[in-house]
Amino acid sequence: MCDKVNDGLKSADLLAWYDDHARSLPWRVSPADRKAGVAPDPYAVWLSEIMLQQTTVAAVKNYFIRFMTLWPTFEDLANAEDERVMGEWAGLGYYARARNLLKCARTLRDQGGFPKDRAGLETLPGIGPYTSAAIAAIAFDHPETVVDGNVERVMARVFEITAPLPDAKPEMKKAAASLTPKMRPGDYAQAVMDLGATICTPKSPACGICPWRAPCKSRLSGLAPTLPRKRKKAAKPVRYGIAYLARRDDGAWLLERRPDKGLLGGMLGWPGAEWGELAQEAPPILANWRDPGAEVRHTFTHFHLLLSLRVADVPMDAQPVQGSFQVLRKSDLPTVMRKAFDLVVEQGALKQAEGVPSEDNVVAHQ
DNA sequence: CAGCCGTGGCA
DNA sequence: TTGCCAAGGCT
Repeated sequence: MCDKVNDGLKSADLLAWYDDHARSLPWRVSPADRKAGVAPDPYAVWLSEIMLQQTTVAAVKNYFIRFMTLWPTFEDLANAEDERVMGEWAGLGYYARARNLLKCARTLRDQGGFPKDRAGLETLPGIGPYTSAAIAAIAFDHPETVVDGNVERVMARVFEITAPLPDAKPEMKKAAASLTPKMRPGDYAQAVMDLGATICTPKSPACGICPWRAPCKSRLSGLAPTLPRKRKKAAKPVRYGIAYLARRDDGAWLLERRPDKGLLGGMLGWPGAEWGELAQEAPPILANWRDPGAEVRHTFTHFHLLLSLRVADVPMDAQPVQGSFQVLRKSDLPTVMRKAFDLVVEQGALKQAEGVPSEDNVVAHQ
């Protein structure tokens, strides 16, 4: 048997479970198809893995399908315009991923395709230890050990690793490596993650139907739902800011392209001063600014934002100090900026004496 | 290397 | 309402 045995934990048991319970996902080759010789598309594997970084399957699905439709190959993506790709990524978050995605696609174009091993993959922008192992395993069926949040949780439980993260990372990685099989490593990598996502879930693990219930140490001890342990995170501070929404008489909006580095890097946004402990007035154009009253509440990774709004209708000859006028596609905006737009429309804070314009007049939907 | 970097769903 | 969490990487 090629199967590794480790305290009764057998990859074959997990693979057997995966054969019957694998989730059907747009980027996945089913275990049956894989056995029939169907090879995954490395481009689809790579794109999905980048999108799935710190992001749920539910959130990714439609973005993945949209990207594959617009840009079916990495060459197509490499030849796309930056603004177009950033706009399609809008709403998915962690925008550095989109910038690195483009950078990586253009490197692939210049190099003529994907490196065929993990080390080569990890040299590419946006591809780190997890993603390089995932692509090598899933796309090329290399016996690399994939370690993500799911795997850490499963390992912490089956081996009852009680040391807190991130201290326990090396131990969990070692545990994961001890289980990685030489047969079907691609299916195995996806099987552990499916187990973590559907059975060995963070809050109420369904231990009763787990293929590894018998050898799982923390199921016996009852500690499973409490693992893995994690160090406490710092409380999020509150930052304040003001967003300025100016609508020109021809329907164009005053927007700015944010710098590549930092928060919402490379994305479109409403002009204004940087957010901080105090909200700073910084009108981007001379106008009769009005306060619609409502505020945007939004939480980022490491702070809460309270965003006040200013709205103005401006004439065609107005000259902005910051940003430029352009036709707005709401779908190009990151979520916090969409919230500001939605509030302004809801408040009816714009001219149009007879009420709010219908969205179709101001927004070109995708 | 610890801080930075989005968003939505859920208890 | 609040905090936690999701197929992490970069600096």
